[in-house]
Amino acid sequence: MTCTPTHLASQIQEHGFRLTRQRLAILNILYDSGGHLTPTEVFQRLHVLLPGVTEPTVYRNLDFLRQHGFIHATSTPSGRLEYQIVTHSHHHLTCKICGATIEFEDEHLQPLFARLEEMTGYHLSEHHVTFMGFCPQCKSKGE
Amino acid sequence: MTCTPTHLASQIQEHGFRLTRQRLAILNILYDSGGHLTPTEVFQRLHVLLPGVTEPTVYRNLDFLRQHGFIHATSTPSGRLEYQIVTHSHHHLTCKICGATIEFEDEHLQPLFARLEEMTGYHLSEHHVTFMGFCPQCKSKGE
DNA sequence: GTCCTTATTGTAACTTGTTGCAATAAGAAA
DNA sequence: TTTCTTATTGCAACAAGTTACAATAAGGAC
Repeated sequence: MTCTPTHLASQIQEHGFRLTRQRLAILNILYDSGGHLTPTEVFQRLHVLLPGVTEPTVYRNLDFLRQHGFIHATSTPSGRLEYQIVTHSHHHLTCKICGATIEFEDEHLQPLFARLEEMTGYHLSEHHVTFMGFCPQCKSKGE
Repeated sequence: MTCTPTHLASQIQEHGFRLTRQRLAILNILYDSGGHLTPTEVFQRLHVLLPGVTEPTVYRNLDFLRQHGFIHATSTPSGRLEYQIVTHSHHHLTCKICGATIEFEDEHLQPLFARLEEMTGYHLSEHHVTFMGFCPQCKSKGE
């Protein structure tokens, strides 16, 4: 999957969607951040670039970009969504006691995907995955 | 994991937490529904049983019960959370075109859990998993 | 039963996210 | 370029979810 805003912009147009200033700015913001952003964070940065832009536009575009696979959404432990440019995807595992979070690559889920596709006949295109537990340090203390 | 409201109520007290009317009513509502409920749905039903109850109490209790493992939360494709009594857990795989949803048992994720625990040293206690893709019928049509 | 501690609740104000609809502007066609 | 179509936007009102803090009530001690 390609990941520069320019390339994504071309793809959006090739798919017959319109490339608006708002949409392009959101792609640039996500790309420049280099990580996860909440809709509110995107809105705050977008508001600097394009002062007239409103929240619904941010939410609608994030959802649009996600639905069509141009960006990824990951769900936080509290159930909120964070968005990022699709580069190489990763997931989080958070300690419920000390909050220590480690990341693991998407590719570790590949065997699971293959198995699910085989079982169900579906072709998988999106997934939201969050894990929580106890890190080695806190594990001994129990809950 | 046990799953009747009465048993869960005992567990809550054994852990040193207080068993309030609100908390017990929420457990009963989730149990009676037999499936997933959104916080709003819980609130609407709770409002009938205990007219004075407010939204923050619902959200706080659902989060409390989830954090301590008395109930499960599953994240919907749109990023919202739905709650259910812990019986045997399952997950969803939804077609992005026709919306057809199939369920698969939690146990299919067990090999993944084992692997993650081995890799990371963490003990896993919670996970939120949602998959989307294209069902066999829609798959041929492409996206 | 009464008293005490404090976890839990309700209230009010707030933030975040959504929806309907008219106005706008992107992209195609002439 | 100008015109046309309609996807996308901004606006306004609303729905969902959160937070701070004082009031309440659960559960233990007596």
